[in-house]
Formats: sequence, structure tokens, C-alpha cells
Amino acid sequence: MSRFFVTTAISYPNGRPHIGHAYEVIATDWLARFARADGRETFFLTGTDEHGLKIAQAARKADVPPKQFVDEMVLHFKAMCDRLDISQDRFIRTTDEDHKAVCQALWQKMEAAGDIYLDRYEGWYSVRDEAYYDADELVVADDGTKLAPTGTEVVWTVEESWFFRLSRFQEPLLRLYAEQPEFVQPTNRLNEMRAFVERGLKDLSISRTSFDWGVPVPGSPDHVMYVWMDALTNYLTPSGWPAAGWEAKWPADLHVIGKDVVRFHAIYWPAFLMSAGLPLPRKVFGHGFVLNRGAKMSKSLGNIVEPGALADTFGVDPLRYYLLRAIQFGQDGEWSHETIGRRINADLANDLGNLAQRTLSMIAKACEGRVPPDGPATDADHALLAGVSTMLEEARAAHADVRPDLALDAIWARVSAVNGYLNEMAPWALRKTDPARADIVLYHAAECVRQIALLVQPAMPGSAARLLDQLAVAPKDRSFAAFGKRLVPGTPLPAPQGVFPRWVEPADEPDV
RNA sequence: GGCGGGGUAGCUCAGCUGGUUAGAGCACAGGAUUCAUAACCCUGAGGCCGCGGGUUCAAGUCCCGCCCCCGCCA
Repeated sequence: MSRFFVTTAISYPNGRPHIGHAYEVIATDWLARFARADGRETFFLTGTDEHGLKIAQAARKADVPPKQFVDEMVLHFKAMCDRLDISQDRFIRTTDEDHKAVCQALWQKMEAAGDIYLDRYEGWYSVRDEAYYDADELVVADDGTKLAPTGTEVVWTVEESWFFRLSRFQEPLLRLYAEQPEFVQPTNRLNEMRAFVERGLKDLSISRTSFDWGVPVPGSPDHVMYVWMDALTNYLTPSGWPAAGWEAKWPADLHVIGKDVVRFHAIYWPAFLMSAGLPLPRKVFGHGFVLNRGAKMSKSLGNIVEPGALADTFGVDPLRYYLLRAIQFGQDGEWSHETIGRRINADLANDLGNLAQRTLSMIAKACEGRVPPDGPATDADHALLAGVSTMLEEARAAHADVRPDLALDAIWARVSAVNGYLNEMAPWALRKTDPARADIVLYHAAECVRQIALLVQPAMPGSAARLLDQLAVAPKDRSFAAFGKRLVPGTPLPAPQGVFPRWVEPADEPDV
């Protein structure tokens, strides 16, 4: 089967990770785990974007060298990945040496193509902020001096800068959008990008001389690369380009990013790659934001919640499940303690958890703790299994569309069907009248739980593993290839244990 | 201001080219059941389908106007 190279955006570690970081990396982890389980050769890249003015400023504020600052901050991001059970194949840092080398190689390639030239950048500059501001952002003070929105004085400044001939790529980009409309998703984002490009593209300033925390521009020691130039290139770095063999890890199949950075990924990045003559990523997906009770988290609102704290409260897998299932991928979504708790109880404890528990405990009691014997199947049995077997294709389609929510919808439709099947067949009653038939019913229910657990793995790896353990499914039989197999009657099973406890809101804790 | 998307049950949302009593999940109420995590299963209640016009035998679905929300751009 095909290769799958998927990335998150790299996080800017000028502050600690928040739920937005967690959301993106969890969704991408689902995509990667799904592809791996489906037998695809998968590479999952995430990491941190460590250069640029804001990091330099934050480091100075903390009174430490920038590298020391990011070395410390990065630990929080890596810890988040560990805590959330993220399965990245590489955690890239833009301060990694191989990355700097690839950035410089890419720069030189673009320069050789004639797309990089030296010119001057002019604008209103605040020395205090080390930043340029647009004229319409400025405020005129009583004494006539011009002030930035931050209240610092700005002066008209001319700075030498390298520019990228983005203007050259208007037509190629429009052609890309026309020929490959799935390049940017959701579709409304593509439309926005097209509208933006149709208005005309200005050349892009891609170097700075006002600070030095960045990748040095080759042959131009006073300049460091513009952070986005540096950051976007991270996707190419693991391929080792331009060294031999890079084609094995480039192009990326999918960049999963926030809706706020679509422009950089859908315009600048492909233009850079076109300039360098490199293949383009196949798809860029801009997801929405996760809001706490409809409000963006901010320090001033005091509603910042660290992902690790949420994982502590609800459990890693329930948190992952909530974010993947409850929010249409691509749309904004909300969360609160009640909504997560409600979802956990309804879907995990009541539906799937209870299904597994009732099935396994009946087997434990009535079938000597072994997978019950199968036997002649009725139409209802066939219908049940046929329905469950459609899950895999539905989930694959959802994966291709980057819609974890839809994949989980499809799985849970089957969870419900199996609960209905058990109620209708009532194996607890059959046990007294027709024990052989009761065994067959339980066999079918357990087999369905096995298939469901297989497909749940990418969303909730730990919990799914516990379910599969309880069905005595060998580790080698946990890829999607195992959909073709069946539980083997007579296999001894461990004592069943609940996997998804109900969530009870702590009475004394205020709801955040 | 320009372009685009949207306003449908308490909440989150489905409703393709107009056509029987507008759907799902959650939450809520009742029933049934007792294998199971006060769970499962069944039933029910709950909608001027943003507002006002219009086209049509027929409009949530098309057209016009207005109000509100969101996104991109300026």
C-alpha cells in the first residue's frame, strides 16, 4: 500500500503548549496511526519552530540566551507529546543542524533559479519592539511623534533585505489550485487562497538584519532567514534533500495546520518549492480552533488550561476521543468539562465500554473464560457482521478526507448496532433454553468488539490495546489486515475489566 | 468596504439538483429489561427551518430585500 507522510505545523515555543497544540497533534497522530495500522509506510513529523524575533525577545526577557531558552521550552512540547501518546517518527527542531543545512540548500537552489534578489525594505520600525508596523496601525502622540500600537516610537527605516520573487508564481499557483483543488482543504480555504492570489502577489522579504536569531543566509552573514522561510522548510528536512535518497521522504502527503497559517502553506510554501523545482505536498488541511466555552484561551481571561491537566482529569484517551469525535475537523469547536464528561459517559462508558464489559463478563461466567464456540449463523448474525465489516471502508474514506470525526461516527454506529443485537438476542435468556445458540451470539458480539477495538486504536491507542488484550488478540494481529481474521473459539481470555469508567463531575471543583 | 460561508429541536449538527406527517446524536420524560459501568433496548415530548416579500400546484430547499454571525482580503 502507499506511503503516508504527514506533518503538523511546528509549534512556536515562546510560551507553553495549550490545547490548540494538543488538538492538532492528536488529530495528526490519529491520521498517522491509522495509516500505520492500515499497512502504509508512514512518517509522522512534528516539532518546534525556534527562530525569530519573538523567541529572541522572550529569551531576553527571561534573561537567558535564545538557545537555552528554547532548549527549556521544547521540553514542555516534548512532554506534551509523551503525555498525549503521540507517535511522531521525528520531533524536529528548527535549531537542528541538519535543518539549517537544508534551509541553506533550499535558499541556494531558489537563488540559483533567479528567484532571490537583494533590495531594500522600508517601513515604520520600532527599535524597542524590533518590528515594522503598517502606517495605518500607527497612532500620533500629542507631541507629534508616531507610535506603534504597543506605544513605542517608530521611525522610518530602510533595511537591506533579500526578496523572493513571489510575484512570478501567481499563474503557477492558480494553475495548481485549478488542477488540484484538493490541494487546500476545507474547500472554503482554497477559495480564500485563490482570491488572495488573484489580487496579485508582491515579492516577499525573506531575510532580516535587525536581529541574528535565525538561520544565516548563505554568503550574506549579516542576514538571517525570515522565520517562515526557515519554518516551512522543516517539512523537507527529514528527507535529507538534496542528498541522495530524499525522494523516499518527499513530498509530504498532508500538512495538517491551523486555519490561521493556511496562507503560508498554500501560497508561500508551494512557491518556494516550485522555485527550487521540488515536488509539492499533496494536501494542506486547515483545521479550526478549539475554544473553551466559546472563548479563546488567554492569559487575561485566566482560562488557560494545559493539555496535560486535561489528560490528568479525563484520561488521555477520553481527551483524545473527545477532540477527535466532538469537533468536525475543519470547523471550530468548543469544549468544557461538562461536554467532555457527557461525551465520555455517553460514548465511552455507556456505549463501547459497557458493550465490551457485558459481552466479556457473560463469556467469563458462562463460557469458562474462553472464546465461545461459533456455530451456524442466522441472518441476524450475518447482518451484524456485514454491518460491522463496512466500518473499515467508511473509516478509510474518512481518513482520506481528513475527517476523524466521521470515522468515529461510523464506528459508533456499529457499537450501537451490537448493543441492539445483544438486547434482541438476549444470550442471558438463551443460556437457559439453548446454550449452544447463546455461545454463538456471544461469539458474534465478541468478534464485533474485536473489530471495533482494532479501528479504535488510532484514536485511543491505550484503551484499544486493553480491549484487545481482553480478547487475547496477539500483537501481530492488531493491524487492519486482521479484519480478515476471526476470534478463535476456545482461546482463554483474561478476567474482564472495565476500560472506560464513567465520568463524575467533582462536586467541589468549580467548572472551568 | 469587497469576496466567500452560515443562521433548522435546549446543545452540536444532517437535510443533493424544490415534492408525502422536517431528521440524527446528546440532554430530557416514560416504558421494557436485568447480561452489563444507575448502563443497554424501545417509545415520547420538543422546531413561525433568522425576518419580510415573491415565483410555483408545491419552498427549509429557488429569486429579491433586510437583520445577525463567521472567515479571507482591504
